[in-house]
Amino acid sequence: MGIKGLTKLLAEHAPRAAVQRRVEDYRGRVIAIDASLSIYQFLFGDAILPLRGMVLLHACCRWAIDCAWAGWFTWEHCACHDACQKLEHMPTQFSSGLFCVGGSHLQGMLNRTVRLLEAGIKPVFVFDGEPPDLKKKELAKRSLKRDDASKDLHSAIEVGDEDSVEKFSKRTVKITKEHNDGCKRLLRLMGVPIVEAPGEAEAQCASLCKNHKAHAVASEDMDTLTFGAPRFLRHVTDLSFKKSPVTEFELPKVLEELGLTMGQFIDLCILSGCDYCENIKGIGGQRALKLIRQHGCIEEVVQNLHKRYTVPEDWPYQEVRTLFKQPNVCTEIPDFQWTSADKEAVEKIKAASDKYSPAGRAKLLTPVANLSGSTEKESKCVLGASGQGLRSRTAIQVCSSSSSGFRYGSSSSKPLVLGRQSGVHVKPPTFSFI
DNA sequence: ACTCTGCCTCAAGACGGT
DNA sequence: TTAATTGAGGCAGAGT
DNA sequence: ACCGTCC
Repeated sequence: MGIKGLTKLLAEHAPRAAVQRRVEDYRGRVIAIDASLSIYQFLFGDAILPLRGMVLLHACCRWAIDCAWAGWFTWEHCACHDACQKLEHMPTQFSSGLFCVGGSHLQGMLNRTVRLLEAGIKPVFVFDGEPPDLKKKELAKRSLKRDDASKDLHSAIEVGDEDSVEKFSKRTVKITKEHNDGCKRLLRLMGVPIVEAPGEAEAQCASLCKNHKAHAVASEDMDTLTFGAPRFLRHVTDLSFKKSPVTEFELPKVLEELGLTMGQFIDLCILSGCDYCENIKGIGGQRALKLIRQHGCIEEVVQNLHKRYTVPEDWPYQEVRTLFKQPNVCTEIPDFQWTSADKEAVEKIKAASDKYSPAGRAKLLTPVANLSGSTEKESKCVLGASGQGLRSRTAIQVCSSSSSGFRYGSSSSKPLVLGRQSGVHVKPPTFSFI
């Protein structure tokens, strides 16, 4: 849940800390992105849907076939696989008039990454490691909630209530190892560096930014700031012109406007309510800010707390504080490299697409490397064999590191600079349905 | 009256048409 | 040894 | 701004 109500609190009490910017302002910048969060977002495209005409059914099948063909996806990896098993005719059409859609995490990741690269941004995707113990309690609770939704889903399927099926199936979505591995493989093929965080991806992103490995962190999750990311971007995903521009938060400005030190800001976040521990009933963002401003730290706040409020028993706020101040992150990060997309993979994808759409796909996955500031480098992408994802849970692994797999040689294609060059508007290529 | 918290529900892509 | 979201907006009800 | 399609 990030930090409860922090968006609102900042909007009210630190309005000048947020600046609206255009996407072009980040041309050539390294931006760290929480991959798990992105995948989650995309996965909501996976669902069990009422059959609404053969066209859509066709499209979904084709997408899945393409992915399967590239070795990235099987029906077992569909987000709603559990529910699908209750239905008879996997994978396409079901007797009840429902069908299952899968693979949107790959579609989404490809699409978004390409658009980031087109905008001249150098993305680094950061994957979650093991969550801290303090968070596990909270996660268990959420798991229960999802079980409830799962029950509702099954009963909706039996009854045949199609609208409910669609609704509930979206609520039972969860990320699996296969989703993560598929995305990692895709990113490697695209020549985009990835980082496996030892702990929370948000914390690792913040660390990259602090250590000048990244210019900013792009996320929707406000606790990126609590982890100390100096520069934090929201709405980076909405790259189209019409939608809301990028909102940039600078941590020093936030602190200045709130009139707090970083330590006090962390205490404010803990009091407001975070993922790692309970908060004091009756205290939300507004009161928390007043109290911290008045007393300076949680210890003093608790000392002078009105009788009406009760502090939770065994309240581990000090541990949480440490978690935010010294999170489990890796600081030994090699320099990132953005390389050309894997030539052979691009050919495969093209070929798969051409089967269905001979024209108009030629530009697909134009080599994406060599944005400003980076020199031409050999492609070191590794296409791992199925099931041979990154092993280590604690070590950071970046881009070219890998276990065994098919290693492709250097890409001979000249890297292209993408995006609008010299003011000429280039129509972006079509990337949907690879 | 006004403010604030707490609990609920929902939606979550992208693009091109009107 | 497997999975682990989130924020926003509406509304009720308690507190000031 | 909403709605339908993923050609």
